Amino acid sequence: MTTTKKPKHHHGNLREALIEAGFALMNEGGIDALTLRKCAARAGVSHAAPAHHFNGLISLKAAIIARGYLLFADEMRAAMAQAEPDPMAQLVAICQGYIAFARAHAVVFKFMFQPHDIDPARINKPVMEELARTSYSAFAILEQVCARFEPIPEANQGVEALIWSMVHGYAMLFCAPGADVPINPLPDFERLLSALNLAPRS
Amino acid sequence: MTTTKKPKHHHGNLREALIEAGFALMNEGGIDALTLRKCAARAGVSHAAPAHHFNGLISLKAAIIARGYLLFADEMRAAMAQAEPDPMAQLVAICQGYIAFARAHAVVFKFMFQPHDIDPARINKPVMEELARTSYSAFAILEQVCARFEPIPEANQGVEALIWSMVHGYAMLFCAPGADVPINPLPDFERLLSALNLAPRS
DNA sequence: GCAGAACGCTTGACAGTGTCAATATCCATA
DNA sequence: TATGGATATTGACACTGTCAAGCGTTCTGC
Repeated sequence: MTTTKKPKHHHGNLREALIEAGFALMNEGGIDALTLRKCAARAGVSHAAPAHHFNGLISLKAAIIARGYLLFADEMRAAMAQAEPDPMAQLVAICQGYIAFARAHAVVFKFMFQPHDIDPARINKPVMEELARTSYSAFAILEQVCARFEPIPEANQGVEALIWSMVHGYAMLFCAPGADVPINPLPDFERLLSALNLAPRS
Repeated sequence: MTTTKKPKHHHGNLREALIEAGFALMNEGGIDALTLRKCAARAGVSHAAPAHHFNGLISLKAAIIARGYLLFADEMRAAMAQAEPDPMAQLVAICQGYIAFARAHAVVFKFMFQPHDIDPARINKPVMEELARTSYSAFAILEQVCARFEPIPEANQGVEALIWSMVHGYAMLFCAPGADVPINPLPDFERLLSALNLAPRS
């Protein structure tokens, strides 16, 4: 925070501060804890200040989701960088990154895949574009690794859909804190993956 | 509605009417459209009436989720009843039921698997019990069918986790209206299932 | 038949929410 | 230095969940 000099007008980087505050609020207190007024208070501005950066709460939510996709992609890339370069190791790595993100930011993670009443027409264009860009960027990581495997014969080039469904379902169902999973013991995701008999492309 | 005789006090079945109203409101206008006051209005009672049936909004939400699990199980059972009795056909059937429910009640479906700040201590005990009962009942259907397959060698008895992850992820990612899926064409779930090479138990 | 308790619902109030309009302040540029 | 645009504040409004108090209905025991 650079509010050392002037404690009055002009926060300096309010937009960023609001996203960060909203992200934190959500992960701390659940979805309903995200409030424009609380974000504003946490950033040290008045309750109506956010309106100059996001046209409505829904717009701030969209920006938070975009931020989520950014961290999401980071997590997957970081896991890839530490893994062996062969296709299977890379695939396992991004799935572990996927799951790690779900565990670390469970509330935001689930919120990202909610049916938000996000009407593109009612949201700041920059926010909407950032959302489209970051979400696709995250998906592209998955897509890239899946392309290194032979397509599934029965469903041509269905590897992405298969892997994505599996890892997403696993993360959603079993990696949210407080989810009392009725399956015990829960197998590691890597073991489930091995049931697929995926073949690296020649 | 049985309000033909007495248009005044005593709704008769307000609890049920509130759940139904909430369910409808949610599916029509998204999650934020669910409001205690709107539910009350739709049921034709005053704004504070719901408090006598649910101790707080969160309790009504829990009841709606429980109702969701009920319909969810119904959908799966209905699909099973129409399918051949062999394990694979039954498995395909429940997955189709799973996906059909997700399509029909997308908002409620996703809400069911959200991290709700449902503190069991703050919710009516009957509601909490109904929630536990209905959710397990839905899972049991899946469990039963999965038990008819040979366990996955690498992850002992991981069939449930595998199937559940896959179908849940598929439903979440690809079956919500308005989800612009980056995978095109999207393979049928049945085809993805065939990539698993599951073996019916001998 | 009929008091009185138990239940179901209403009314009224309160703090908290998102959003808008009007105003004040800062900053850059001319 | 003056002008204007971006940024933030104040105040107001309707709407929300929740609570307390009270009223109307229905049921129970006698």
